[in-house]
Formats: sequence, structure tokens, C-alpha cells
Amino acid sequence: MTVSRDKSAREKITIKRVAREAAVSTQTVSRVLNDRPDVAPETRQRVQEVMERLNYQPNAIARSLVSSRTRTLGLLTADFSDYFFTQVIAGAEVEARKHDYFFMLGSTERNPQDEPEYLRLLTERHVEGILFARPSTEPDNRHLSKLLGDGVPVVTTAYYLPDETLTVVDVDNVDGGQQATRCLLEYGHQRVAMITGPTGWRSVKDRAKGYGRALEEAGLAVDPGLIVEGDWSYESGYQAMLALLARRVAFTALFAQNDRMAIGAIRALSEAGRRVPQDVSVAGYDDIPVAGYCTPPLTTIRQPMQELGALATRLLIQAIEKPGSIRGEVLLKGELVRRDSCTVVDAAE
Amino acid sequence: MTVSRDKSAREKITIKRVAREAAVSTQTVSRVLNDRPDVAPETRQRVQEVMERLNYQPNAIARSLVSSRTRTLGLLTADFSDYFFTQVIAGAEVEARKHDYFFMLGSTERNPQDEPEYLRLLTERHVEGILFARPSTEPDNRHLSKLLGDGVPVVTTAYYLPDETLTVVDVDNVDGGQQATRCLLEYGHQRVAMITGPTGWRSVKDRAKGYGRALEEAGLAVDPGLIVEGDWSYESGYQAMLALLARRVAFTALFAQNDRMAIGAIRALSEAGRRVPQDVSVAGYDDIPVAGYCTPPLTTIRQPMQELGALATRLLIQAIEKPGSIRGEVLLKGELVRRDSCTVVDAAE
DNA sequence: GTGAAAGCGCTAACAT
DNA sequence: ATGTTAGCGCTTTCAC
Repeated sequence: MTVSRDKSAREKITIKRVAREAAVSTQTVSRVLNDRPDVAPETRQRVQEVMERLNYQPNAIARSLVSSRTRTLGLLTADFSDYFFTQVIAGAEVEARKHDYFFMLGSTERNPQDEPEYLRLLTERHVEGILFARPSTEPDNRHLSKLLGDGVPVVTTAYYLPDETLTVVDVDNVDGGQQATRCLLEYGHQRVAMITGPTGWRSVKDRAKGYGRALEEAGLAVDPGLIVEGDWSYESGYQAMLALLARRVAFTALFAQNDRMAIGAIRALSEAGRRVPQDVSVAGYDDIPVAGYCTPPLTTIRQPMQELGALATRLLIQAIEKPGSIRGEVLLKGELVRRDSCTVVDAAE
Repeated sequence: MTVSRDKSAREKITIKRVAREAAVSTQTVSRVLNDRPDVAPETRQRVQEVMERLNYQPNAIARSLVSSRTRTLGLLTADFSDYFFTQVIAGAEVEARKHDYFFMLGSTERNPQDEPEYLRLLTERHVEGILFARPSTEPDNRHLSKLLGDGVPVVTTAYYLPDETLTVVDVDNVDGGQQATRCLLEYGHQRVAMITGPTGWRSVKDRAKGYGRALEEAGLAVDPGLIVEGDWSYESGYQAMLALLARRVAFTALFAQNDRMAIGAIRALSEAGRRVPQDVSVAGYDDIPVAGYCTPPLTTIRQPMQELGALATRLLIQAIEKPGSIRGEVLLKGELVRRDSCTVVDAAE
């Protein structure tokens, strides 16, 4: 019975088969595979030729079993619609590949209670470390503490734990909030409103702190009547601005803690007949791609998101390969991008 | 020397250890682990207690080696900045977890020539199938053909191969382009411009086909002078509109093949003193989150991106678990979302 | 330089 | 209902 030869002799191509065809022991094949020096040049070449001819692929599973290394990292995220974390992941992935690691993806996507289960499954698969690319909003972090207790390397981006000393990579949100607010103040605005992200986020508190500092620098006090809370979404920015307008308080400028809420707020302002920037100057945060092309183009704080992911991954790999070598926080700075949504306060106002 | 006990007695917790402490054979432990029926209730319970007490975690690597199953899928993508594919991935991940699979992430992010290498590394790690969540723009697809030849299950989203019969999940771009254009025509527009995505993309050709069909239905001819090419980016939409305006051809409506280019084009129109929608109606494609909040809110085609990812994953898993069960294309329909960027043609024009 | 033997953690196949 | 033996594909150890 002759079958097409590729399909018929379906013996798996293992190290054994290579050894047999090259007339050496499996051990020698293994040596060639791992670029060990103690192989005779002719032997090495012969083995390599056989590997080539058979299209041999070493079985990474088997290698992992004996070496207890998987060169695999776990990536825990919460929401793929969040541009910030998506960019972090993009940066992380590129960096991981540079060091010959792969990421296993775990996205809890609106089921945060699944996280412990994800962690269990990932550790069963022997990921060598875990990158948290999600906000720190869950109250229950026992599973993460357990992970740390077990000695699994963990690095987080923009994720803090109350009691634990984590390796965290983040942007300097205090500085960013201060830069954005300062920019508005420099244009002569005295009444600067703020739409914040949801309570509980570290970044929200920090950006608000920066806002407060900038006001203080200018000799102004924080007026709670000018502050509204959103949930980062376009819609919440829109609603927050409606709420602010309903309060009938005076303001000539707005600092929105992210671009989406800024754009939503601009929509509400425009519907209310208030022009941006002539009547109200608006500064956002993130510099999402649309920021330069919406109407008007948005002045905002650009965050080095991909760098954040890359740096976090580098630290994680370092923690794996040189245990105990790192610890603590790293903060990257954001950068003010001036566009058309901010201008000098109207003297007539 | 007394060390904290968690660190000292660092014997790995394996099936052997559990067997020893429960005074059974490893085989019995294995049976309990795999929920086999042939274990005495008391034995089962005793084993489970020991597992619990020792906090035993089965080693997925070892299980994979013997079962040659990894419950791991490969995910190949190209660009995390692309909202479409990001959403596909989000949907895919959720679906994978439902079936107890994980994805290994491979993002070629502006290095398409790395793809063969990625594929090699993924197959070495014995992923059981691969999902391509990236556009089909590379001319060289030998590595993918090889994959198919090797019998690795592959499903793609919006990715076609000239000669191969792939399992493809996609949106019906002809229908979408037709819906968008038809909407503009229904408002009475006769001169409908189009900004396309880059040549070579299947979706570009299909959306253009839909545009042509709608015009034909209305008894109108396609005018190449009204068509400009972009590259999907905001900036390219902006530039394309500048180019179109420079041609000094008359048009009262625009179909942009994605929302980003539509928004870029609106920016150019607004800078040129042409109001949207009063002077020019604009329809986009994708319904990205900002579409409802930019100025003016965008009429567009909503695509079921997450569903696409989920469906592709379901088909992939099916192909793995029941080989030979599927083949061919599945097309999901998009849906027209009417907002403010389109209106009836100005009679005075 | 090369090979034989043992074992990584688990399960399939056969015993009892 | 439970245990014994063998083996998944590879590497480590120790011979020669």
C-alpha cells in the first residue's frame, strides 16, 4: 500500500528519529540542538543536515518538563477597549519577543472575580512571571498576595496594592495633572473645572493632586463645585458636563482626566451653545489617536504607553532571570501636547 | 539553621508526594485528578484532602507531554492600534476561556517578515490551532500554506489567501459599503465621493464594490475623479480630503471606508470652511467608540467585531476537537447607525 | 567527543 | 478498586 509519502510514514519526528538517521545517540543530537561545544564538527554537520531534511522541530513541552523553564509569561488584563492598556500590551509583547518569551493572554473582561482562577490556570501552565496590565480597583487582592508569597515574579502597570511592595511601572500622574492644569492657568483661566475618573483609581487621585498643586501655585483654591466624576467613557464625560452646566457655576476652562471624557464634554458644551475654545478651554489626558483630529483638536497629556509595557516586561524578565534584583516603583513622565482646544481666556468674560 | 517553613522544606508538590501522603499509588491520585469513576469514595476523599492540604497544583506541562494536548491556541496579529482587530481579540479571548483554552500572543507589529518565525515558535510550543487576526496584505504566504499542509487548524478573520481554502470569518463588506452609500443616496445626494483604504486589502475592494452597487441601483455611474485612497489613519483621511478639494470637483457627500478617515476628512472640510453635514454629508465605517461623540456624531456601519472573534475561536476549537468538520467562509452583516453627519442634500446647492 | 542510564511529572495499558 | 510497568521527548549525569 503506497500512500503519498508525506502522509504515510507518519512517525513523529523526534530527537530519537534524528539520532537514528544520523547514526548517533540522542544525546549527541541534544548537544547539537543546544549548541554545546563538545561535538565533533563533522558530527554536528551531519546531525544538522538530518534535522534539516526531516524538518525536525524540537518539542518545547518536553524541554520545559525537564528544564522547568517555559519562557512563557502571563498577561492579565481587564478590558481590551481601554486604549491605555492595549498600548501597554503592544509594547509588552514586542519586548517579550526580543527576549524570546511569549505571553499567555488572560483578559478578565468584566469578570474580575475570575482573576484567581486565571492565576491558578496560568501557574499550572508554569508561566515564569505575570504582568498585570489592568487598573487596581478590586478590593480583594488575596490571590495576588498569595502569588507574591509563592515567589512568582510579578510586575504591574498602574496597579497598586495597599499593603504589598510591588514592582510597579506607571506614569507620573501627579506631574501630568499639574502640567495640564498649569497650561490652562497660563492662558489666564481662573475658574478651571475638572472631570475626574471613577473614585478608587490611584491615577484619579494623583491627577487630582496635580490639579490641586497647579491651582495652589497660582494662588487659587480648589472649588469642589467645579469637580464632577465620570467613568472614563465618552458618555460619562458628556453627562458630567451636563451636570456641571446644570449647576450654573462659572468656569472658563476644563481639565478632563482623559481624552474620551474631554471629547464627550466638548460634545455637551457644543450642544449647549458654548464654543470650544472661545468660551471654554479644554485639556484632556492620554493623547489617544483621535485627539489630533476631533473638533477642535485636543490639548492633552501624551503618555508613553508602549514604553510602559516594554519597561514592565523588561523588569519582569529581569526578575525571572536574576531573582531579587528589582523592587519598587518606576514613574515615567507624560508630555503636554498643545493643540487648539485651549486658548487665552476671553477678556470680555 | 531554622528558616521560615514555607521556604525550607521546598520539596516540590507532585503527584508522587500526594500519593505518598495519602498512602496510595500515583495512579490513584491521577484517577482522582481526572475524575475517573473507578475510585472508592473514601479513597477519593482522602486524596482530595491531601491535595487541598498541600495546595497541590497539577503540572500542565507534564500532562501535555503525555496527552499531546496543550489547550493552547496561537493568536497572530499585526497591530494593536487597530481597533477592529483589538476587538476581535477581545471577543476571541473570552470565547477561548469558555472552552478552557488559552491564547499565546504573537504580534508582528510592523515586522511582517517575522511571521514565519512566530509560527515556528508557536508550533514548537504545540499550540493546537492558530487564529490569524490580521489583514491579508503580505504577498508571501508560503509559511501559512505550509501550516495548512502540516494539518494545523487555522482560522482567520478578514484574512484571505489567493489559492488556499481557508476558514475565514469576516464581515460582509460589500453589503456594508452598499448600506452606507445607499443611505447617502437616499438623502438625495448625487455626487458621492469615496475615500478608500489602501489597495490590496480585500475589504477595500469589497466596500468599493458595495459603493458601486448602490450607485448603480440609483442609476448613477462611478466617477473615478471622486475616489481617493487613504491608509485608514486619521491623517490619511485628512490628506485625502485635501487632495479631493484640490481637484475642485463637485460633491455633496462622502463615504469614508473607515471612521478614522471620515473624522480626518471632516477636519479638513471644517478647515476649508465646508460644514458637515450642511455642505457635505459624511458616512464612515466601523462605529469606533468616538464616532458617537465627535463633532458631528458620525453616521457609520457598525461591525460585530467581538462576535467575529468569538465565532472564529469557536470554529477553531471545533476544527481541533472534530478534525475535518468545518471549512469555508462565514460572513456577518454590519448595521447602519444613523447619526448627525448625514442629512438631505441642500436644495440650494 | 560520544553513549547509556535515569528521570522530569504525569497517564495509558495492563495487571491483580 | 488499586497498583505496576512503561513511556511521552527531552536533558542531566556519569561513564568510557
